[in-house]
Amino acid sequence: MLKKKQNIEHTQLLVLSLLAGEDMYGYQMIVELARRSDRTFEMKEGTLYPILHGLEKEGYVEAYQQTAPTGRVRKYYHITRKGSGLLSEEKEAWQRYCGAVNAVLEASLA
Amino acid sequence: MLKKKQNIEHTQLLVLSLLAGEDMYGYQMIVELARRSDRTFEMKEGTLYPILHGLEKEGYVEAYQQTAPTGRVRKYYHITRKGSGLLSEEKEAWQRYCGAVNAVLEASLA
DNA sequence: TAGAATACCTCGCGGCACAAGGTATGTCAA
DNA sequence: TTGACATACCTTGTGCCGCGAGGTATTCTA
Repeated sequence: MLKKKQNIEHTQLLVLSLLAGEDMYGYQMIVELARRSDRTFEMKEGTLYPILHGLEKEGYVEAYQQTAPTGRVRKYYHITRKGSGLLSEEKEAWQRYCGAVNAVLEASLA
Repeated sequence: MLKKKQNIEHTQLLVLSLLAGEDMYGYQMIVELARRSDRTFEMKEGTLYPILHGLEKEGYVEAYQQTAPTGRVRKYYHITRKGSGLLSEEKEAWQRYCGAVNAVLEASLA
């Protein structure tokens, strides 16, 4: 009856989704995520950076240095083809998950 | 910039939502949850029972014994007024969360 | 010129979902 | 009638995720 694990790791989904739009550096991602989610997601640095390093290690993203007009060096991340594949999977998983929750919520109204 | 914690505890939401429809016992909730979610949620007993005990301890649900026609004794849970309040809050939180994820996903398409 | 903002990083903790195991009763087929 | 399976409840231990907290360094601004 009970078998599969189902982890909620929407953080990866969100990060990959951001990078699907354009290359970004860490700090920017935190700010953008907050903005696009209307302040719902205030991702912590202690959360984001380990995720980025993990994604890079697995080949889902690639990092490169770039100096900003301000003179500061930033570390940009670029999503790879492999990363896009993962994103697709996670999008689908999210939609399924989201739909399932809503189904349960609506069922209890009847 | 970064301040609030945001835990993903949709399990409570799902459990309370089930009980909002009718009183249920643990095993039944697992089966119902799987059915209503089209097998997406196969909640484990090691997850459910501690949650139920916690909800009961905090006064969100009340438990009572009832003997089934089969002769088996079952432990039914009933949602309290306080529990309904919590459910409302969590529903709202879920909608906000869900909307935020979708907003981020859609933003990356542009 | 001090503090805020920018920008990156890591270590350790707490809590959650689960695996795994235990107990017990009812049902049904061989 | 017995053994396997479904029903029904429970707890302990573990792994991992997200975060708190702290660290470093540079640039901007009042």
